[in-house]
Formats: sequence, C-alpha cells, structure tokens
Amino acid sequence: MTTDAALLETAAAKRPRGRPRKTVDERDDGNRRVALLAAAALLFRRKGFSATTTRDIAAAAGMQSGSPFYHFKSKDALLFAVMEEGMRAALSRQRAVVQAPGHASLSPQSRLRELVQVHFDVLLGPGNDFVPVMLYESRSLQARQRKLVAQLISEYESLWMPVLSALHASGHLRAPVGLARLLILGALNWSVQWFDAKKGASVQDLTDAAMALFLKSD
Amino acid sequence: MTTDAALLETAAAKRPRGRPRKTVDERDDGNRRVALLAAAALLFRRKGFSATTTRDIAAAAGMQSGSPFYHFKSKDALLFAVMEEGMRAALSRQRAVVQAPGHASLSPQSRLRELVQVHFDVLLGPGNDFVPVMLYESRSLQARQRKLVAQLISEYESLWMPVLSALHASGHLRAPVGLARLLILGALNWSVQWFDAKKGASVQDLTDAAMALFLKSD
DNA sequence: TTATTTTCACCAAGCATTTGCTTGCTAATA
DNA sequence: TATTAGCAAGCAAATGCTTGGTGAAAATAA
Repeated sequence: MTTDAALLETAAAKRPRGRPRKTVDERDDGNRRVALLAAAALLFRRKGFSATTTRDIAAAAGMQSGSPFYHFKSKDALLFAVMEEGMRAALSRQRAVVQAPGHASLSPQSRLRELVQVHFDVLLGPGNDFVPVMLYESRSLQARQRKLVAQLISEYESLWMPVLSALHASGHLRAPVGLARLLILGALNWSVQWFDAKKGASVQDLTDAAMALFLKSD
Repeated sequence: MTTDAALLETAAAKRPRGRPRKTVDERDDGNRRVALLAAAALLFRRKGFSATTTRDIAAAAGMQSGSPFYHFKSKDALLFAVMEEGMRAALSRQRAVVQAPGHASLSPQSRLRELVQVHFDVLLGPGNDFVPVMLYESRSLQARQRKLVAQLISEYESLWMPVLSALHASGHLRAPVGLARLLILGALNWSVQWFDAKKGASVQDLTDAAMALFLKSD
C-alpha cells in the first residue's frame, strides 16, 4: 500500500498549488477531478471499494488525505461517479457500433462479433477500470444510485437484444434469448478475473473463441 | 445491519454457556465453529469481505464481538476457512459425479451436462454461500492462502478438461479448449450475480440453456 | 459415589489503529 | 479583491483483536 502514490504518473510530479493555468480556449475543466476518478477506478478495481481508503485515492492522485472531498461529497459519490462515467463511455462506444452506416446490413453473426469485441475492449483495454468496477462493486452503492446504474445497464443490454433475437430466429443461437444474453455477457464479464494482457491470448483471440463457442456455425 | 443477529435461526435462541453436552459416541465437534463459518459465508457473500465486520459475524452467530477469535486466529483465517470448506465440498461433489459407475460410458455431452448442473447447484443451491465467496473475494486473501485456493481451483477445473477435450475432438465444441473452459465457467459463475431462486428460471432451466448455448448439437 | 480439579467456550471490557470526513487556513490565479 | 483548489490538522466513530474472568461440563481423585 505504500506505493499507491506512484500509481498515476502525474501524481508524483509536484504541481503548483492554487488554480492551474486554464485559458479560455483550452479549457481543461476538472483536470484534477479526472485524476481522482482514474485513481479511484484503478484502486477500486484492484482492492475493491471497501478495502480502498480515501487516503489511498488521495495519495494516488498526489493529494492530501482530505482533498478528494473538495471534488466529491463522499466516498460513495466517488464510486458512483466512476461507475456512471464508465457506463456512459461504454454505452456511447456501443451505440457508435450499432449506429455505424454499414452495421445494419451486416449478418447477425458479424453484428454480434462487433458487440463482443467492443465489450471485451471496454473490460480489458488499458486503463479501462471503470466498467469492471461497475460490474463487481455495485453492491456498495446506495439503493438510489444502484437503481440509476441498473438503468444504464439495461440500456446497454437492450443494444444486444435485436442481434440475439435475430440469431435465435435464424437458428444460430438455440438457447432462450433472455438466458442466452445473461450467459453470454457472464462469460465475457468473467474475463476480468483471468485475462492478462501481457501473456497468452489477445482480445481478438477472445472474440474468436467466444463466437466459436456461442454460435452454431459461421 | 441491525438484523444480522437473526440471520441464523439458531443464533437468537440462547444457548447455555460452558462446555456443551458432548458424549463420546456422539461427538458434535466444533458445532459453534460451524455456525461461525456459515454466518461468515452468508455475510461475506452479501456484503463482501471488507464490508463485513467481525462484529457482524459474531452477532449473526449469537456471540459477543470478541468470541469468534476463540475459534479463528483472525478475520483472514475465517475467510480462508470459508473458501477451503466450500472448495472441498464442491470438489467432492464433482468427483462423485465423475467417478460414478455409469459416468464414463455416457456421451461427452451428457457428462458435461452433469458437471454443469452440479456446478450451478454448488453456486446457487440454498445455503451454498461458500463457493461464491471463494469466487468473488479471493483478492482479500494473503498470497500464501491464495495459492492454496488456486490449487483447489485447478483441481476442480481439471475435472472438466477430459470432457471438454472429448467434445472438441468430436466437433461439438469448436472453441479452443482452454479458452472454452474459461468462457463456460465464466458464464456459469456469473449466474451468482443475477440468479434469483424465487422467480424465473430453475437450475434445470439454466443447465438446459447453457447446454444449448455451448454445444453444437445434441 | 462424592469431591475436586481441569478444560472448554465463551463474555465483558477495552486498547490501538484506521477510517471517512470536517474545519480553518493559504498560495496562486483571475 | 475574489475565487479556486487545495493543505494541515484533527475529530468521532468504527474496527480488528486482546485480556482477564466465569459458569458449566468433563475428567480425575478420594
């Protein structure tokens, strides 16, 4: 735990205090707030929400222990901000996939492949700690915040349903669509537990394996 | 959190203190220790390891706050005991399946089905909190204990490999065997997050859906 | 069989540390 | 001069764990 301060490359470099340079046209709004979010996401993912102290987070962002509370009302609010940020980014990436010009004319198989690949990247890409935190730490949220997150998840899952239904209709997916969605996303989400970017398979390999596993034929 | 004391039905009933009746032939060894393990497993699963206090556990077992430390050296040791207990039970159940008289003569499909069904039951059966805790809280273990748990997991997974290899050889499983195992177990393990025994699907339904999803044909 | 000792399984109280968060202040910028 | 973005210090509560004691049962002695 003593090396948390060096987690973010910008943390150790001592910044000048006070209001940072912020010209009108280059409005770097909330720069330190973003650093806090990144530090929190990394630590929440590594150690879990409860095992991460606000001091850990502050140190990782190069701050004193009380300073995060200038940007976030509470530790809970920080967790929620991490999750919301992660889900909004994931949603906008998947929406871009689904709404891309050629997408609708692809086969359902190819459309599923694109969803799976982006999902893996959202989970396993470098610095993508936000969504894993959402997946594995939601029970630490308060009821109201959990409801908001559940709504975002529901939106995300609704992007998958047309594709899965099409595959079911064409006989390439034999399981009931609702359970199939849960099982497929489970298989993908669990990769957070074992995937190691430095060795073994790539995200491409994972996508290939998942498609081969779930679909009856090309 | 105020109702934790009532989690175990035996907790609220005030027991007589001192050495309990323990005849030589009916040696009910470590009865209270078992109650502590069950209470810990339930709470670790519900709230996570770090968010569960030893006071919570003691109250759920009907004890005072310091008493668990008579049975377990530390909170960590309690977590490890939960995991070890869960994995030993799961292993022995799966071994019984694999070594059952008729098992070897079944088709690989049927053999996988039996593994999947027992796995679902180990995860989702009533009072089966031990293995979910192992799946989702291992990062809270110390390195040495984590290694021991990893060994048990490896044993467990090795029971699956012959079946998956056979399915791969016969063309019923097209993904690489190693990745297939990770993805399949991931799909099953994730069910802990969404399965609700009181509504919707049963373990049978889940097993059917999983088989339909993973295998190319009956 | 009775009396004494030992062991077991806890309780009651509390200690040291950690934790989330607050408060008053301050340097740099607008 | 006013505002921003923090710092330095600390408070109250929570937390893991320890310690000394205690009643009841079991083992042993008389």
